[in-house]
Amino acid sequence: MDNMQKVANSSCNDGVLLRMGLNDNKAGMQGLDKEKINKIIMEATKGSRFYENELKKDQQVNQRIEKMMQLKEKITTQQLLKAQLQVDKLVIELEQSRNLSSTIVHIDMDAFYAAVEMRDNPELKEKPIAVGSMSMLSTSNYHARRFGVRAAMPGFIAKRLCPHLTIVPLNFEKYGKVSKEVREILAEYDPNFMPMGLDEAYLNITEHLEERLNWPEDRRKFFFNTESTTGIDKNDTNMCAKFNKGEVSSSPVLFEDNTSLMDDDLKQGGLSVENSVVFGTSAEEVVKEIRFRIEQKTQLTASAGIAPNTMLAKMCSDRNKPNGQYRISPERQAVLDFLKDLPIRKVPGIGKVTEKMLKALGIVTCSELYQQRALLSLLFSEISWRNFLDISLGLGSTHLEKDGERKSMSTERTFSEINTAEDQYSLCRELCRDLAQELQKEGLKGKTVTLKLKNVNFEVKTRASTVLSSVSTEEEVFAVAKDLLATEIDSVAPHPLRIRLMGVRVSGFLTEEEKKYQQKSITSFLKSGKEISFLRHQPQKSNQEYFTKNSEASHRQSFFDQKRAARQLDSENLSPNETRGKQPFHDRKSSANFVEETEEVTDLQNSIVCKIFTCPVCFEEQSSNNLEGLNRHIDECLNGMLVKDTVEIFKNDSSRESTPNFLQFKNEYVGECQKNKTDQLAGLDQSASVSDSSTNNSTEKFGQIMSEKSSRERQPSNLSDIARNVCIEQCLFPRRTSQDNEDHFDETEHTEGTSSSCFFEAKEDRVLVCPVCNSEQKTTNLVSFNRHVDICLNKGLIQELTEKNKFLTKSYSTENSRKVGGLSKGQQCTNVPQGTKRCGQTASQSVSKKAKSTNSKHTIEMFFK
DNA sequence: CGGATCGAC
DNA sequence: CTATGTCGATCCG
Repeated sequence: MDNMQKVANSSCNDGVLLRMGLNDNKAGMQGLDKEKINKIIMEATKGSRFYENELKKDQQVNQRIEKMMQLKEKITTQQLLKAQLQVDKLVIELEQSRNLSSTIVHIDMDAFYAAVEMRDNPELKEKPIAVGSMSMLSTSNYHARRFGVRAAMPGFIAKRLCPHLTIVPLNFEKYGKVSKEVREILAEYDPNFMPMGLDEAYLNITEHLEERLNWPEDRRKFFFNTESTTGIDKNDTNMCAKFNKGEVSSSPVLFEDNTSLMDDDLKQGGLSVENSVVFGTSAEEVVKEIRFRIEQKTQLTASAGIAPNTMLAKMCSDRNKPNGQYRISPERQAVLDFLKDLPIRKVPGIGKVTEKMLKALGIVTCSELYQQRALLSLLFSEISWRNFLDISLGLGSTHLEKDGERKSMSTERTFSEINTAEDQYSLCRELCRDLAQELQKEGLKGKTVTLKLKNVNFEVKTRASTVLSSVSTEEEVFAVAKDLLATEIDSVAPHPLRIRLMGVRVSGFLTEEEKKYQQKSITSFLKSGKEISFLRHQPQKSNQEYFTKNSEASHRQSFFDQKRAARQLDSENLSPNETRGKQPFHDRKSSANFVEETEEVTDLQNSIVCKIFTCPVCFEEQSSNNLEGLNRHIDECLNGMLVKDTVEIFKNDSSRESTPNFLQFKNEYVGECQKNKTDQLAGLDQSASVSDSSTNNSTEKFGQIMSEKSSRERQPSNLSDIARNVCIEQCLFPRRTSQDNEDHFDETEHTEGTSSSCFFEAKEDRVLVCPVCNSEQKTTNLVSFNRHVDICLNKGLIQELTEKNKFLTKSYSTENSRKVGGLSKGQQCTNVPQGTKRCGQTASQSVSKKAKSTNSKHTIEMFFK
């Protein structure tokens, strides 16, 4: 809001409490002076758990400062000189890169929530009010501020400061509406303006200024809102003149000293003709115009800052609030003058703690920040001291980059003490439910779940867990969160966990980049697999029929669009590591367009009728003009040898990538089967697979896998599926090193797949061999077989899986890092496999946990591993 | 990566 | 009685 929370105790050395008071009391007639305010706050606070915790936090900051001071003592003049040289070298660079050509505006609505409430309820005008609740205030009007009532202050304390204070409950819907009205105006000056919350925004009006030069006057002319019921008297013929003198404001009386710039602004700027105002073409005039229009439209006032970059603009808007504006002219000296005596606390990004630390070094103003640049470079991290340097030079972003994708989503709740595990779990579930709902609204899935707890002593703890596949539903999130909660409950047992807040957060979403890849790969595999998936949805008809039907359907765009859309929804959980590793194979595939794909289908039909096929299992040519015959052969191949063989391969070749791939696939697959338990009974599975018999083309095969996977998402699965996938896995990942993965990206390597095709038919009863323990499992039921495999996996091979995972991920990381010049020795790659590096936990624990909770339908993603 | 902390609204 | 909720960034281990 408007810096109300910035109640720095700049004059106090150690005041935990004074921080909560204010230091700019204007000592109005009805107000309280600083001393009184602090005394009242102290009385209300002392001895509370909250206060004790504040003391503790303060101690911690003091310790940090002490540590820093010790570090400082050890610095030699030699080191300092060297640092000075280095930093100054950078200063020269920075100075050269200084860009004063942009005009950035920061708009800040004055006491926004309070102002809205006053506008809508005239009774509140003239009264001290605050918006919020007895436990927390969001903002207060300027009347209330004189009593020390501020944002981020609990209402009950505010009441003691100002017994007449009216506390209005929050009404975000209303604020949102008003905010939208304001934004409509702002968009006219910069369509790409950047809102920061409901009451603030940055604008880049550089372009607008240029265009505006050529604007005729009537385009810069605005009328007073004569319909306004408040503020402006529509019968006042002198209204315009008054406005220009700053005597009229349509906004409710917010402030006593509602003065300054608007007077001068409009006197000098707006040329009044009857009931209209004409604004000039300068930046200041533009901003006056914006503020005028905001006021006319919403009856609310705004403050504004104009400067060459966002940081300065923000500080400018603070300068003459409320209802004022300030501009730093685009000259280096003007910038430095502005900063000279500016307290660092006014700088966005410098908060309570940083202020205190810098103060310990004798730094209070920005110019002091500059003077101590060498010392700072030795005491703070590179990021920090460079930021300090930017600040002290008045450098900041000169353009408004729209904020990227969200990185996390969370929900938390404060309540009166809850100390029974039962209540805590149900609360946790409730939070997960709410969060899941929000996640699904935005179609997000994340891999990291964080539980936040605040105990009754206000101590905050967070516990996070990263799982291999993304989660988004209530059950998925809760599955992770409840374990975290259980650990915390156990950790204090036999005492109850006494908490006053619980929160759940999900993070680790796919990045924009990864999403794009994902989109492409999904689209591509859908294209390559669409025939098949179509077939699978009509299992009761003959294959020939399906082909015919399919080729017709190929031309019905909408059908596939629908399918594709549905599938993309189902497949949004591709994990980044996997996508990154395998994507390149897809890129090539995705280059095929729709028409080409359709032609392929036609070829396919022809070939089925009159060509000789090579069985993808035994690699022998099969002359059969009859699909069923071919399928029978292949099925026999699969059942006869392949299952067992591949099991052997996997078992003996456990150091290859194929092993974990397979294992992971198994895990996922088991979950899938369990999910589709009911569908299992369906019996026959009319599945199809296109196989390339002549080349070992990974791309083609990968596409096939994907289509298989895709199909499985909806269809009952059976042994053929497993066997086939085992087979294809083997083709996909044979003898492939990570080096290969990196180098297979170029387009030329790709050769189109042939049109061979084969169909598999499922059979019912059979003996299955567990690929893990290699023992025969007599079962007619795939689900129980899978359960066995799952248990085996969890028991025995977790470690192996983890190791392999590490290896694979590493190769992706190096692939990535190569583009940016590689990782330096100490640097950890950011793509460390999740679950392999848990604090205190063994890797096997975390993976096993994951494996067990894998009821996920995220089958696709496993193939990327 | 996981946890704590800072800072902003 | 009664001290928020949500998000991104950074630092440290």
